[in-house]
Amino acid sequence: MPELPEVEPMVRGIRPHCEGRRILEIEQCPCPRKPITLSPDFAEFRRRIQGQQILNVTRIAKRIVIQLESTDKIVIEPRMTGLMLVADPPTTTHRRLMWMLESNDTAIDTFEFWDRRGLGTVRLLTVDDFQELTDRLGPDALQMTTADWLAIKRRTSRPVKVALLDQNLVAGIGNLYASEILYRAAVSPKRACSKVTRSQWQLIGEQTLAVLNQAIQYEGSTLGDGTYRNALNKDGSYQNAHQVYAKEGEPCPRCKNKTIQRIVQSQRATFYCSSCQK
DNA sequence: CCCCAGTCCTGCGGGC
DNA sequence: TGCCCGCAGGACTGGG
Repeated sequence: MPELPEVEPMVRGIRPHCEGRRILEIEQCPCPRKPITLSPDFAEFRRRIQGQQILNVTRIAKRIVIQLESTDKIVIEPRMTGLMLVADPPTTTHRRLMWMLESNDTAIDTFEFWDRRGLGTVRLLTVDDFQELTDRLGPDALQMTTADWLAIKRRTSRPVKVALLDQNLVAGIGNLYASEILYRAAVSPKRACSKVTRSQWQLIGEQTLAVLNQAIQYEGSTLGDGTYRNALNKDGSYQNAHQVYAKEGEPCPRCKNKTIQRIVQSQRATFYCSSCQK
């Protein structure tokens, strides 16, 4: 489930093979059923990227951004099961798009977008389209200031866990890391944002940085289903550091008073300790 | 404006 | 052993 800590290693993994190089060709791979969302359509997409030099590869929230010299940007959203790979994919049947680059002695000549479930999207955005996207997103989770967190407190009274998933408020956190961050900040996921105290927001801010940065260092979380892998098709290892996610029934590692509970908020699973998260 | 339920999609695992 | 169904959660949409 690529969230910010999974997308960042994807970016770092393909970057050295892409930056400064020219796109020779792109191929749409035959898909199991429905192709992924691609816009504009393949013919125009191909026409507008072919021959373009890649200036840089960056991340915005949970998306990969490939900057072309034309000023267009390829924006890739892996969503649930999408991967950016420079190595052989887990299966060839779920290949979606392959880019061919001009040859170079030190780097790999192709990279691909692989997506088992096909919920991912690949879009070519103009400067204006991209601006529209950034306007819609809240500040990046790694760039949040105290003022940004307190703005959430003022803006909504939804449960804090639900708010952490709202990309308009803070961009990059998904379901897994929301539970982990609130556990480490010792804040109840059910607490209304308006009732989260200033010092609790401070802790949420600190733990957001701590959890996401450490998860990036560990190259993200690969769960039992093996969904996420880095650009070399290797598992991440932050799952070994999870405190609560998918640990229902296990004793709380901090207070040991209660076991980790699983509840559903806004149709998403939340894991927490009802004893030490206030 | 704010918020929630429903939607897309595939592979896996539990229950029978 | 095989089948069915529910579940996993990214982001968006429609409607209350």
